[in-house]
Amino acid sequence: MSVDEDDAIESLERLGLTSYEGKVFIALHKLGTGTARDVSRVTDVPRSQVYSVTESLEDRGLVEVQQSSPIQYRAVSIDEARSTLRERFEHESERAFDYVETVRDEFGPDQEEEQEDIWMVRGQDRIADRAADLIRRAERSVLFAARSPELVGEDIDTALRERADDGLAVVVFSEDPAVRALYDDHDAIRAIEPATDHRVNDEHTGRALLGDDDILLLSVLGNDEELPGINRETAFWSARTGFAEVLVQLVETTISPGDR
Amino acid sequence: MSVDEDDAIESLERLGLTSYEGKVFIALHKLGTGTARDVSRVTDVPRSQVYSVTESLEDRGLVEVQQSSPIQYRAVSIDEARSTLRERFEHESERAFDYVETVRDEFGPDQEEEQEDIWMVRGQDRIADRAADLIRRAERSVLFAARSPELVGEDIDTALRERADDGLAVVVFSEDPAVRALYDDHDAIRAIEPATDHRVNDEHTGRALLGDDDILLLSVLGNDEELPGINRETAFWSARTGFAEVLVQLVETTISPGDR
DNA sequence: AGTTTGTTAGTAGCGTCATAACAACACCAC
DNA sequence: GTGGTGTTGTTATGACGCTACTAACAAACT
Repeated sequence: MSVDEDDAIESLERLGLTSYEGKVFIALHKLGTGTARDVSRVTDVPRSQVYSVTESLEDRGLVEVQQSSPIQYRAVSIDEARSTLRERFEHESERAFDYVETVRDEFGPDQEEEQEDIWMVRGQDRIADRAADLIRRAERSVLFAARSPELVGEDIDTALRERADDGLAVVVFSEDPAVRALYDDHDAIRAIEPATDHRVNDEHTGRALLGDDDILLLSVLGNDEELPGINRETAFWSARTGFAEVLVQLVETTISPGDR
Repeated sequence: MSVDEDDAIESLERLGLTSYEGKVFIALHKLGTGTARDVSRVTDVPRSQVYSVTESLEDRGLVEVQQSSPIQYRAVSIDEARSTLRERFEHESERAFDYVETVRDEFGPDQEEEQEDIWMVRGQDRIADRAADLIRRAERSVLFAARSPELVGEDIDTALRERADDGLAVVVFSEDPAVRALYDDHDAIRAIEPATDHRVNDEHTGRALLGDDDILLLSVLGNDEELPGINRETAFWSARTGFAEVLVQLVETTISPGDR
């Protein structure tokens, strides 16, 4: 069994199947149709277990059965399987989150109520999501700094362009000409190189976001040497708080966006 | 804990969370932000377990942490949570099904190769999906019979209309005027009432589908009396096989679509 | 007669649930 | 500043349920 097959089985497990169910499903796609014995021959699933495993897959609409002697099984098409699992996923999502919305509305604090808090976020994708969200919440101005184009990403890029189109003052700040070049085509986004005497000599700095005068996110990159190729990024953020106001002022004096 | 909350927790479990994780996630939406103690007070999750449970939720991007004393937690927004879980779902789907496509192409039988087989399908939705798929595979004619509008459904309805628009001969056959009325607005779909002497006096008959002269699906409804309100439907189908040819001829002589 | 099929039973291992213990810390009254 | 009390965060442990895996066997098939 190849590494790819192990990965596929692991993914099917995360989609709600057991290991045996995943193996049987894949085997039936290899076979087209097959008996329990056929399936156990191309997997390490014991023949005696194939019967109940395929019944379970049939219950979930992933396998069809021919009551012949011996019983023949076939997996539904890949598109049908994707669709079936997606429908189940959407159904469970709706059931769960509709309820969560209900309790949030009933018990949760007011939407406008923002606490004097600083929050941690970990992981590059989540930080990008949070940054894009904060960019969208800004009302007057956005300043975004990143040390490389990878740290801009599509979500942030889209959010910056939308806010610029909405009339906000948007500035992108980077030492890297490739980052600045991303915005050559956009009249309303200023892409600025920091003055040399204002650079923070810290290779772990990731991204910085300032919105209005009281929205802020700052991230740092993990130590690449511990896990080469894995740059665990951690950020903190705060919005509409006294902390954010103070920190925005502090950061602004440090990175000083191109007033020269 | 209400039945709704139990359902929501069960759904979150099906989305990959443990029971404790679901309870904590919901609790944090009730609270807005909270400590381990706050969470254990509004759930039955023991306080000592909240720390590792929230760490696990944070790893999955569903909770954010404020390293204060005591530690404060907040759940990400409902939209973020939906999105995060959906992205994970799509990622796992892609990883699994890309591999399945690979092995199907490499090992699976030729697409054109159809075996002399009859297959079982259970459940109303799956039968509807299969019927719609078979309708789409027909090339010259489609005949569809159902005893009530509920047994037509949106997927089948759409498929019938598309095939009629594609130029196939499409006939809908039903004793129920409400079913026939569905197609009053469509010039190319003939909706016909069976002759009285040709009716099958069988209250368990569900749906019948004939495509060309070698595609067939027949379903029966379960016994409503055993589980009131639950009409477990079972169908068999066959396509491009000798079985299908024979069965199509047999059914056609039985239901005889209005040649008189 | 030998092999295969389908069903059932049983055990081991693992992950989750739930309880318990405890050192360290925070808070408060004096 | 100190002592008492409560809280916090961590760690350990056992019970339980589910899945993986093996084994046995009657019936059916070849």
